[in-house]
Amino acid sequence: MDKRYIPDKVEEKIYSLWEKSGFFNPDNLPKTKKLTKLKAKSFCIIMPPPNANGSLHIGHALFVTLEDIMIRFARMKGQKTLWLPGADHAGFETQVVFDKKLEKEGRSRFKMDRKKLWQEMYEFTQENKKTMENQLRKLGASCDWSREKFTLDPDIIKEVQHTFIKMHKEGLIYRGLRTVNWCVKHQTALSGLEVKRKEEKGKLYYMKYGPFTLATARPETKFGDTAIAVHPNDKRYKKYIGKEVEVQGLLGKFKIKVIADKAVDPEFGTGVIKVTPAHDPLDAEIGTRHNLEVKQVIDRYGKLNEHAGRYAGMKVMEAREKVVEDLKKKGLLVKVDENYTHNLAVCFKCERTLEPIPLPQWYVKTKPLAKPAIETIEKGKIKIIPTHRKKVILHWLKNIEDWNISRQIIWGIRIPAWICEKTNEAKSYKLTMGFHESVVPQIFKGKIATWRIRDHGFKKGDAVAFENSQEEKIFGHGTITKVEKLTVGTMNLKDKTHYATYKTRDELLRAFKKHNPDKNITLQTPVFAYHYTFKKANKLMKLKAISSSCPPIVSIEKPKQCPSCKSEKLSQDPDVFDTWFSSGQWPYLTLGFKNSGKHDKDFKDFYPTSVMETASDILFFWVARMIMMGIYRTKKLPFKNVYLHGLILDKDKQKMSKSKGNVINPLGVAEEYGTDAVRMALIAGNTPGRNSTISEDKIRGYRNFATKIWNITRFISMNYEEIKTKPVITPKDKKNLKQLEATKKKVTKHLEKFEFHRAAEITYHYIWHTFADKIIEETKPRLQNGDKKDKAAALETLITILTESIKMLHPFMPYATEEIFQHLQDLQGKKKKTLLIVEPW
RNA sequence: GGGCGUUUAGCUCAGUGGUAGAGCGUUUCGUUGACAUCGAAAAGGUCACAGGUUCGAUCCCUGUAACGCCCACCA
Repeated sequence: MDKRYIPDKVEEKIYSLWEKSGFFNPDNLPKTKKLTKLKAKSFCIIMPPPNANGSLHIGHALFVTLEDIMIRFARMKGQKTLWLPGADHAGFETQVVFDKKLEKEGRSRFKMDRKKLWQEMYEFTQENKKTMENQLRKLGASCDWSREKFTLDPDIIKEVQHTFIKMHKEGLIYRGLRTVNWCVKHQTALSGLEVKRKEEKGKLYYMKYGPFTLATARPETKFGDTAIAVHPNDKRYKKYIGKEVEVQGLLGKFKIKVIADKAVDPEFGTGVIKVTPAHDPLDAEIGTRHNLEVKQVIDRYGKLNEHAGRYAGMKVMEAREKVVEDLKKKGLLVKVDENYTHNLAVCFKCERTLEPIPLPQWYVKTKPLAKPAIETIEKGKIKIIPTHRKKVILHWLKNIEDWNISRQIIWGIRIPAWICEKTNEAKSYKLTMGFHESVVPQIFKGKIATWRIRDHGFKKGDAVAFENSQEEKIFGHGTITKVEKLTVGTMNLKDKTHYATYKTRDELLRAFKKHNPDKNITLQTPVFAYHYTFKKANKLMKLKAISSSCPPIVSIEKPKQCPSCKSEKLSQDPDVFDTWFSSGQWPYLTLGFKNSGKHDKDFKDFYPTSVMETASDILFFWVARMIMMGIYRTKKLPFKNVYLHGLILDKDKQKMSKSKGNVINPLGVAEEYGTDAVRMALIAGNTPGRNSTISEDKIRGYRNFATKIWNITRFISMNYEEIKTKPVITPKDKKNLKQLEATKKKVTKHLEKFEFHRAAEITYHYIWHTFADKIIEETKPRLQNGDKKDKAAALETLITILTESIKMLHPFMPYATEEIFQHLQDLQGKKKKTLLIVEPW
């Protein structure tokens, strides 16, 4: 034996020994008699799948260690034990990582072909996944690789989509046009959980607004105001409630309604707010309550649109400055509060200000899903460790809001919904051209141009909808092919495009006058001739109906036609699911739950799973959703226990981050000090759910411990000889063995109660300060001077204690203990086994 | 604005209704025939503060303070 324990020589060899044994796979585990006595016959942990967009960090090392301890403990006890590994495609997170990569290469996803981008990202994640798997192996993870899952495996995708369809059928999914949290950089909407708050010093502008003065932080959104709101009990403004007031704005005078809403705080500002339902979450709510018009003035690139008049095209901040400047010029700006701090909603990834804009998105109605989850947690059917988190999760569930699951990225599971293209066409007709009903038949007959006194602003190539002005129905659509500017006097009456209507110029003049009574029409009046192509609509549609569009069709397969308008032109919704919509279903999907009802055997054997061990910061993102969706789909809880671990901080209690340069790479330190040492350093002194610190000093300390048990073994080996005589066990031996039993009991108790730090510390302390420092020291004289029988007794006691000690320690320090166990078996000439399934425990 | 957590040795943190614990660090001594990545020992704490319950409180209760975290629509 070497003088020291050298992890490098051992780890790879041992891991492959375990893998070859096949015992990571529960199907290969021996059926023990003990099993029948156990309360729970099986034990299962679904690994929180690491994101396949990088390599493992110290947090991963912590969860691997915690879960591996539980798994090894259960397996040694004789339970049918499964630890199912996986990887997460991590939708938006990976998209952000990949966007950065593209940026470095001078590329952008917005200029790439969807399929090609997807393929590249797929390869990127597969590469990362491979690296991560090897890293998990290095950390000693005794998981069943044969059952490994990826969130983009075809069967997973299918089942995720089935869940969406089922929820849709049952009214739990709806498509809503709402003000969403939009990230201008990433060009996607985010859910409420992905919104970060950042305190910012801004300005609060007080401006004249009709008879009021009101305060706003966003004057540039004023073009989207569709009401003024005050508190219903505010005496100052009571007389205005329900009335329309005239306001002098930057783009002229306009009239606006005053409403009363309790959301308005009379104490803040002047107690009056302008309501911009399109661009503020609170205003959107008020808008819904009062059925206000939603007027979008900011587009998805963060620029003002045509509703902003001369400010159109400006970016938000630019427009704000300009608007304030103009308000000042017009004397509409009362004052500016420069010391105004507020919590700005920013993108949790890029920290840029989020732009609330109205967009149609898919939502999950969460209240009906949360209800049974709340009941279950309240009844204590799920044990949450640490317990105080129970309150936190309950509070969140009780105040849950509907969940936007649409993401405008390509990396993820495509939403199985189809959009009627005809709808799209109609929608893209921002332009409509009205025709008197008497003219409509001529168009059907082939009339290919129209004369207009008014400049409609159409340009060549514009798509237009053709509307019957009297019926207000769209009867067709087409494209502008030519625009001519003429005058009434220069119009060619013989032009066949117009022949059927007017025979003389007088008749023409009269007709123009009739249709435009307020205008003074002469022969010199300009006339616009719009030439177009025409296609008849399949069905007459109200313009309103068109703009509200055919409802999307929810289906995995592409439907033959749109059930609303029978159009066969359908395209798939380009959006993908929020990653958590799929990972929220992870426990039952990985175990082979099937929509068809023909679940895999694993589902019967291992669901509900035993423990969900994960980071406490994804309690809402993941744990709460797994509980809701698990109950919804399987009618059972996805797991019986939730164990939440905290963050790993550096020795100065700082969060580890690449920019601070204080990151401890778990694989790096494992390389240097051995995996076992890193594992112990992560576990000892780490109470459930609390942040803990790690330093190289600490790891070094446990490396020393590995050396210690190694040298205990070496000492015993050096003194070993085959025991031939019947040993005479002394009372001291008996006492020592009793103490060992007591220690084992304590350790077991702590492991069962998820108190891993206690179990680890007790084991550590027993081995070093009781076994090595006391028992071995006391035994030394007996080994050297004692008679044969006494020596045999001493030796046997030592071997027993060592064997039991390494069993106890195995879940924590699997490599060194296994290596020692193998060595001990060699020494005693025993048949080789592995500690993985050694009994009893 | 709500909620939660923490406060124990120089540092990092355990822990318990009955005289305070570990690791690291410090000091002294020992050991080179298991291990110097070692052993033996020592110093070091009004258990944040103020009340209360109790025979007894670091622990249970109430309040205060500091620090940290989470949630929340104050324009």
